[in-house]
Amino acid sequence: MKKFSSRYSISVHILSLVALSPTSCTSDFIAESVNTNPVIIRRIIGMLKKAGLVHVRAGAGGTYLQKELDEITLLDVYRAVEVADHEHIFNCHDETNPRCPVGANIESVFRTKMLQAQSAMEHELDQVTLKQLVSELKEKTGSI
Amino acid sequence: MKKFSSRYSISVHILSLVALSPTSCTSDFIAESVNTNPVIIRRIIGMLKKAGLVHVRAGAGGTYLQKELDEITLLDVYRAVEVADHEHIFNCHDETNPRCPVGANIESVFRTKMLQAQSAMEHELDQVTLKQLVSELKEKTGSI
DNA sequence: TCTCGATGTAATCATTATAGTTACAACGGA
DNA sequence: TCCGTTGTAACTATAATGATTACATCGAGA
Repeated sequence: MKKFSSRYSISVHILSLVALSPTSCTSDFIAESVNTNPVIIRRIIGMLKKAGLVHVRAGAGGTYLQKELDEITLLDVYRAVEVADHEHIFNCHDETNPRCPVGANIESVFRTKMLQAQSAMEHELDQVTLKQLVSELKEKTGSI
Repeated sequence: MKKFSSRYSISVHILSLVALSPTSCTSDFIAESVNTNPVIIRRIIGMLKKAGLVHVRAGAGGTYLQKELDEITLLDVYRAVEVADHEHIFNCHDETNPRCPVGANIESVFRTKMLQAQSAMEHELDQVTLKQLVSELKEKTGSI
C-alpha cells in the first residue's frame, strides 16, 4: 500500500522544532534538521498556517505557534496535512453492477465498517497532545 | 492523501460473491459484478489464494472459500491485499539531522504514537467476520 | 486425445501523489 | 534602500494504481 506521506511526520517535526527552538525558525533552519529542501518545509508550513496551527512573519521570516502546545493534538496535525474531516481513507470501488445483489449493496456495508476502523485510529491521534510528545522528546535528549 | 487502494473493497466483494453465489465464480463472472477487467480480479484472487483464504480450480475455473465464513475477519483480508503484519502505514521521514535534538529523536517518538493508532484501527477490523458482513448484505437485499 | 474455456502472468499505458529542485516576485525589518 | 525570507509556479523523477492486450498452461468433458 501507499502509506501516508511523510508530510505528517515532517509536520510534527516542524512543530516540535518551533516549540523548542529558542532561535527564530526559518525554513532553511528547519530544512537542515529535517534534511530536505526548504521549499518542502515552506509548503507544509503553508498547510499548517491554513489550519491555524502556526503563523509566519512574512518578510522578516520565522514560524511561531498559534496555539498552546497542549491545545494541539496529533489529530489536528493529521487533519491539517493528511486527511480532512469526513474524508475516507479507505477507498471503495463504485459503479458496481446494480443488478447483482452483492454489487448493489457492498459499498454501503463496506463503508460503514471502514468508517468505524478509521474513527478508532483518529480517536487515538486525538489523545496525544504536542505537549506530551515534546515532553517525550525532551526526556530522550536529556533536555535541550 | 493517497487512500488505501480499492483492492481491499474489491476483495471483500469477491469473497462475498464466492460465499453467496450458488453458481461457479469465474473471474469473468466476478468482474461483471465488480464492473472491472477480469485480470484485475485474477490478480486479487491470486493474493487471496496466497493468504490461504480461497482456492481456485485451475483449468476448470472457479474460486472457492478455503475457510469458513466466520473464520475470516476483515483484518485477514486487509493483511492479504493491503498491509502485511508489522508493516507501518504511517511513513516517517528518516535521515534527519542527528546533531539536532529534535531530528535525532523524532522518529522513535513519532513511530510509537503511530503504531498505537494503527493498532487501534486494525483491532476494529479484526472484530468483523465475513459472516457478519455477508449477513448484513443479505438483510439489505432481502435474501438472495 | 482433442477441444475449449479458464487461469496465471507478463507487458504496456494512463493517471495520480509524492518529493525534490530551480527560479523569482513580493514582503518587511534593519 | 538593501537583503534575507516567504510564497508559489514550473518542472522533473519516481512509484502505486488501475485498465488492457496477449498468450502459455491447465484440465474437465466430448
